[in-house]
Amino acid sequence: MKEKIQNDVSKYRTGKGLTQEELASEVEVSRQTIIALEKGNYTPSILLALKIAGYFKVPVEKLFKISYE
Amino acid sequence: MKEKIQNDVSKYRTGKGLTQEELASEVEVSRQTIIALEKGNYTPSILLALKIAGYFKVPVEKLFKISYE
DNA sequence: TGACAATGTAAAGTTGTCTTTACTTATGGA
DNA sequence: TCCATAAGTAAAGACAACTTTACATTGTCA
Repeated sequence: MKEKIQNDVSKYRTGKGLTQEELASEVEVSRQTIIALEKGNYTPSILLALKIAGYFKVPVEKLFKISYE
Repeated sequence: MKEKIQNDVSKYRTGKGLTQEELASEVEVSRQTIIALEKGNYTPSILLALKIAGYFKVPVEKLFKISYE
């Protein structure tokens, strides 16, 4: 019953042919943040989530999901 | 060009006739978190945003918006 | 082979999310 | 008037988001 956030950022990023560094600079965070994010190592802020979803033009809910494990 | 998060949680909460405490317990955070959130004092995590949006059955984008100021 | 681009790992530091506790204030009903 | 409920303020602390720097790994191409 511990919730975590699962995301498909990596899928959308590679689908657009972007590097992690390019995406990082597009949404104004460090490359480390993108790496850790794609690895599912942490729960981003809604600000970052909205920026990334906005960049890929998909609803936040499509990129980020609550996973119960 | 500094981004902040603006939200309509208070509007949706009162629209449903809920108290801050009830909403807090629904989404499993403290009452303080709801108070601070409604006052726009901070940027919540995507986990909390998804929980609140899910509870009100609205898209995250409708509840939380990036505001430039 | 050597160099470069992309990704990953590690670690330490800063900031800020969220908690807990406790006190204050306003409103309304018995 | 008194009590209960709802909302607000304050402050200290835990821990997690995000930064910066630096080095390692892999694949590709001249």
